[in-house]
This record gives sequence, structure tokens and C-alpha cells, in this order.
Amino acid sequence: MKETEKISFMQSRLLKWFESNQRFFSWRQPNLSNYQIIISEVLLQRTKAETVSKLYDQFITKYPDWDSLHNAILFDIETFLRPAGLYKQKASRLYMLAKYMVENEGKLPKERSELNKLPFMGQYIANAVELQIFNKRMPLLDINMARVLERYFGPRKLSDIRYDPYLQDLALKIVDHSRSKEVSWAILDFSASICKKRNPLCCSCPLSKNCLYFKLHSIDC
DNA sequence: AAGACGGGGAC
DNA sequence: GTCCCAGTCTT
Repeated sequence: MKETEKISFMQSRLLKWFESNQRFFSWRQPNLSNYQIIISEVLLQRTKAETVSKLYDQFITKYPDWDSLHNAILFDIETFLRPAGLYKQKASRLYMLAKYMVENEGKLPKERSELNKLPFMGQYIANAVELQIFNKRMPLLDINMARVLERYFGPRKLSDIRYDPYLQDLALKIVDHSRSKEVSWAILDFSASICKKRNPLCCSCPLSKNCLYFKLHSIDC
């Protein structure tokens, strides 16, 4: 089977699966502010989406925009974020981002090279900004999307996702679709409930027919 | 390339 | 008790 066929099979099956299995989060609603989108992505780092969902709405109510965050006391932000884990880092990152955004009158640079210069703007969040704010077909490539792609297509060569050209290329191809955002969300939701790190549910998987991991492990359903 | 950051939920 | 989670920066 050609790679392009394998890719379109994955896209269509995942989008179909997503229709009836998607998770609903506040940060996926339409018409969010840039602030709301970026806050969600920082809070989600290395943290389960379900955990973030418990405090995200309250956070946005308490700190509705960059100004309010910039005027807040760092310790208070830390305290609020404590249940989410990595709270000192997240509080500090949000505070620094707020400082940058206030100083730049709330404007985000459109050039990727300039975007990368923002404090704590790593590859993942920069992709998320381009996808959700600038409507570009960029992947939400985290360890979960990486795992799904690697099981289906085969493992990467380098340990660091960001520097593996094979994985980067695959991720770009899989989200090169008119419903790019939904493809990324579908993969994330799919990775959380079916293609889990531990005990993946291969016998309930709509991709197993073409999945390399499924073949290699001779899974019998 | 490896370490640090981290509480909470799943198993 | 152990593993894992919409990463990123520092050493």
C-alpha cells in the first residue's frame, strides 16, 4: 500500500471516529480569544486534558486577558495552578508571556521565525498558534500524536520528536487536510482512549487493518 | 542526550 | 506503588 493511501485511510477513519467519540473542552469552542487559546496550550503541557478542564474556566474568569494576568501576583497564579502540576513553571511562563503581550500591545507576530522568539514558545505551542489562530495546516505534534503515528507507520529514528524529520514530515502530511484542526484533535482524543501508551485497545481500533504495530504484534481479536 | 519541573488519576 | 500526562528550558 502506498503511503498516500495509508495517510488518507487514517484521516478518513479518524475523522469518522471523531464524530461520535470526541471530547468536549472549553478551549475547543469557536471564537476564542488568542489569549484563551494560548493559556490552554500552556496549561495542557505534560498534563491530562481532563485535569486542565477542571480549572480552565475558573482561570479565564479570574484572569480574563493578558492585562489581568500581567497585573496579578505570581504567587497567586502559582497557587491557583497547583492542582495542575508543573505549577511554578506554568505560572512563570504565563506571566512572562503576559508581559511580552502587554508590551507588544497584544499583537502576535505572524512570521514563524518571529513567533519562535516569544518566551517559552516551543515547537508545539507555535504549531498550535499557527493552526488555531492563523488557520495554517500545522500538527499538534506531542508525545501522543507521535505515538499514534509511530505505531501506524513505524518508529522514529531520533529520541527528540522535534528533530526527527521522518516524524515531522508524517505529522505535516496527516494534517494536510481541509479539516486540519479536527484531524489533530481526533488523533489526541484517539490516543487518550484507544491508542493508549499502556494497553492500547487494538481490537476496538478503526485503524488496525493498516497499522504496523497491529501487524507486528500479531494481535488476535 | 539527559535532567528538572509535579500533582492527580488510572491501573 | 508505578506510570503517564496537548513541553520547554537548562545543563
